[in-house]
Amino acid sequence: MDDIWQSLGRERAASPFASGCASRVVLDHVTSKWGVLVLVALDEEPRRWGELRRRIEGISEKMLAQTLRALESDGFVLRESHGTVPPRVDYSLTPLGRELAEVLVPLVRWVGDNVHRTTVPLAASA
Amino acid sequence: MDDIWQSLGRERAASPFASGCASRVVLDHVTSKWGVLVLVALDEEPRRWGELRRRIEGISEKMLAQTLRALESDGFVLRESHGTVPPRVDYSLTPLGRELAEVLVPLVRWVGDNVHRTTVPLAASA
DNA sequence: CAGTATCCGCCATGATACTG
DNA sequence: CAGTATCATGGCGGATACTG
Repeated sequence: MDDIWQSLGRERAASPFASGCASRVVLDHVTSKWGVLVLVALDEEPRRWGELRRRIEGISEKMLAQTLRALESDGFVLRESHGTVPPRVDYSLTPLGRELAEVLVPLVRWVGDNVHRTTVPLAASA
Repeated sequence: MDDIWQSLGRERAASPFASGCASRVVLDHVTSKWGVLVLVALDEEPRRWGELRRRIEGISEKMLAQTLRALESDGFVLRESHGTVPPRVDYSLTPLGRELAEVLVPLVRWVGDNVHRTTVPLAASA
């Protein structure tokens, strides 16, 4: 086998190429349409629900809630609800989430910096 | 505004937080369920159609074709068809694709290495 | 303010069959 | 071998209304 995910003494590493692997689930959450943006937005700074909604243009309430719950369940996002009225809820990255952001942000940044070099039709309009 | 994608002299950078931005399109291709795996598989080494299909467990022919066409159209993947019979087609990363892989592979690798630290139910079975 | 509940369309995805 | 064509489905995702 030539699976670099198994070789080189990385026995603990899970291979996303295997169909049943849990890393695919996490990868799907992390790289989901909105997951990426939520993680990056929270890496910029902790934010409240409404702030997130405004920061991430076009996200619906449903998808924001759904994405936040998935990322919280994975252990990447921390949800802090102050029991006040009116309600106030703060979202931030956990230490694990911050580690993830260290490798995710460079990707998002690279794409942002290099769209104009791709041959996506829309990219020309930059 | 506190948009790090606009500040710090990065005027050419596109912000994926803006709903109409082309970087979202590219980001969606790159972070799509199968897009990630295809790019990483091709970063390991150039591969033929059938090799890709076998490397990426669970991908259907339709999705492989569709994903490859999207990534080729973006300029990340090079398709080389030798006009032989039976047909032989090689896929590889373009220079741009290789640059992308430099930031994408660390992400995939991190997830693979750290699934066991997440709280995904399935992850415990590792 | 910070969500949940509900309805619904549509398209992404997958299975199958077929072809040069 | 390397695809394309076709069809069926389910769930992703959006819009709207409602609540503590």
